[in-house]
Amino acid sequence: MNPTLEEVARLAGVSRATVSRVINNHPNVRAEVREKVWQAIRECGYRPHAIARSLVTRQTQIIGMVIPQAVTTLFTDPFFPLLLRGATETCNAHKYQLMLVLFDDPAGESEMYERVLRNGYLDGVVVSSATVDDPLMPLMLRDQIPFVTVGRHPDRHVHCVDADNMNGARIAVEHLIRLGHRRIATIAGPANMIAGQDRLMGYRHALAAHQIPVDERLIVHGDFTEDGGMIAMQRLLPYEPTAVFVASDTMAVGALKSLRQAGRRVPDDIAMVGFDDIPLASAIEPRLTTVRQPIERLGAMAIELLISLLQGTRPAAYPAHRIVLPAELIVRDSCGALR
Amino acid sequence: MNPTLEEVARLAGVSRATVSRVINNHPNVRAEVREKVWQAIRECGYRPHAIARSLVTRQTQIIGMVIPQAVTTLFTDPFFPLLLRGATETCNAHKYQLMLVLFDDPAGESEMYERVLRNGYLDGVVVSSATVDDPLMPLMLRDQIPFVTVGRHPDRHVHCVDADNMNGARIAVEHLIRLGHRRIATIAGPANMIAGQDRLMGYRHALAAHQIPVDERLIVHGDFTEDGGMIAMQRLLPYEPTAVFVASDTMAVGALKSLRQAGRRVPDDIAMVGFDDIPLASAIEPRLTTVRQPIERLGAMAIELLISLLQGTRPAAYPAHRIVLPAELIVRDSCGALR
DNA sequence: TTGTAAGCGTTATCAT
DNA sequence: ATGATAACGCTTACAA
Repeated sequence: MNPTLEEVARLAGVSRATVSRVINNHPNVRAEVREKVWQAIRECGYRPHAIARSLVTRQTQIIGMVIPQAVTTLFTDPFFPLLLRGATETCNAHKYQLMLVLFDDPAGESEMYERVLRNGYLDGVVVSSATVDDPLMPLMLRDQIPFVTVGRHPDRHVHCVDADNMNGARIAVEHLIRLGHRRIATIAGPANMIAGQDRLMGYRHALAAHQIPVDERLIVHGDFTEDGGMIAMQRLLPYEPTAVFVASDTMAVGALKSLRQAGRRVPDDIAMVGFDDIPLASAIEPRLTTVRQPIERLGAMAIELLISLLQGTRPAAYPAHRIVLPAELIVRDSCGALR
Repeated sequence: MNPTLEEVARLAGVSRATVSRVINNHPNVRAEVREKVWQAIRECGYRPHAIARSLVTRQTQIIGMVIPQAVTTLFTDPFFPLLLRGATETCNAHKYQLMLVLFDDPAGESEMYERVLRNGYLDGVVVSSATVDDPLMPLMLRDQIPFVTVGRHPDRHVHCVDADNMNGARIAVEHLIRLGHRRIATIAGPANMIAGQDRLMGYRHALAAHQIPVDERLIVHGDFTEDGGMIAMQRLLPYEPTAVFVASDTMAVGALKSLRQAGRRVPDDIAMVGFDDIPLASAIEPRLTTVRQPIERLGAMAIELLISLLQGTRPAAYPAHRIVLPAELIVRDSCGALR
């Protein structure tokens, strides 16, 4: 059995309350007594019991990292690990802990919600990669669970941090325009994911800004997987684009395969720009020009925002806080700019 | 304020104890009363407060996933996310939660240990990718924190699950031998990582089994990074191996670059086999023959073992439990077998 | 089968 | 500045 406050108190010849004050750095303790107590603490190897403490303070210093669709795709690209790294580093800095909440099974989501998110163990929650229609957000709003989403959310009550997907996409497409392309296709993301919508909007904005009419046949939706990219590219080929903006590198890899099968060379016959800058992007042939989002910083900012909300540092504003971090174009071989 | 047992009791017209019994499925409650209580629970939306419960049961249903050196390398290859997926899935199945404990800073390790691992929040711990000399293990043994390591550990008190690194490496090297190679070099892992040691041992065993004398100049240590692989390969080239077994795919990618610079073709001039089967392995040119370890199952098994230890399902054996999962050779282009 | 009451290890509100 | 003492919400003997 671990020693308790009571035992430290006995050892130091003071009351439990005094020991508690020493532990929590309350000012009203005589220096002499304080030292005596610390001595006793060291002597018996006392450690405060976080559970007992939490029961009375109603705080656990634990933040949940919720990832609703813990699907395969998430685990092959580096989004997830990088986000986690940014998040944990920030947690460490603030002496918070991170609890991982992955929903493998959408059916079990409500059970999980009740059991994990509403059980008092979490001070707050960061939700990542949720779809627009994810049922989690309304529930958390209803139950007043403090949370921040990674990836913006349409509900104006929802605090969020996000990469500037729209401008990232716009920059990518404008890069292609600047290289002389006019028939620019896009393989967009799923329509129910905001990131997909935003990148598509960036594509449209870029064309509009340069008075290039949008040919809807040049817009095909993929599902952010490699296979999805392959299929989408095949559907695009008949319309003979000279360039294509692919809304994720993983899909771009698939698209590249389709093009190779069709005997089209990249970037000579068709130029390509991806999105995400996964490690593969710089390893494949041709090296992929792409848009990099500051994933690690997104994780860090989400935690930072949540903690400031929890501690009341930041007012719980309405409309909610929305932090947008810039995305950056990484020029490599697939766009043809380096020739 | 969330409703408590007391309120449910009042609503149902029974005592707090009876409500508790209903919640915990104790048999000795009249069916009629049980129904009445459930009704009250639904009515007021009661949820048990996990913290309060933990304070008395001394169990939190939380498992810590500790990764001591959360270095960059860990976040680029898929080991970490796959391990996490296996672990969380198993946790979900057993209604446990996973808390992520990443040590970015080795100096803060002891503070972290005291604050996080010894504060009562964790029922047990899974430690992954620790080095042989990691100070964590002795501490946890001393404090009797139940734990399982991913990757075997020399201390016979330590429960662990591991891929069969030695046999995986042996199979890889024997594959090269079978293809006719005799001058087989190896780029080994760091000497303080057991996985590195084991893979090197597998290399030696394979040569020994085929009466091929070991040329120590053909053994070079890398640090599991791409740059490390590049440098190691450069040092190996003067000794003119006809094949090389690289103890990690990431290093293999680096080695491949060195070979390309030196004008050697793979597999024609020199055959190569890697280890890990990262996604890049099948995407680069030439596609890498490699050894795949069942990472996701390792994560799952670690949790499974830990939980069985926690629940006393499995006796806390001495020597400790050691689970070894087989590794598998994935034959692609870099070894030359498919020509 | 059900209720009463004593904790679990803290923090926090009072007195002193 | 320090010490009793009452919560916090739950489980669990022990009694009835």
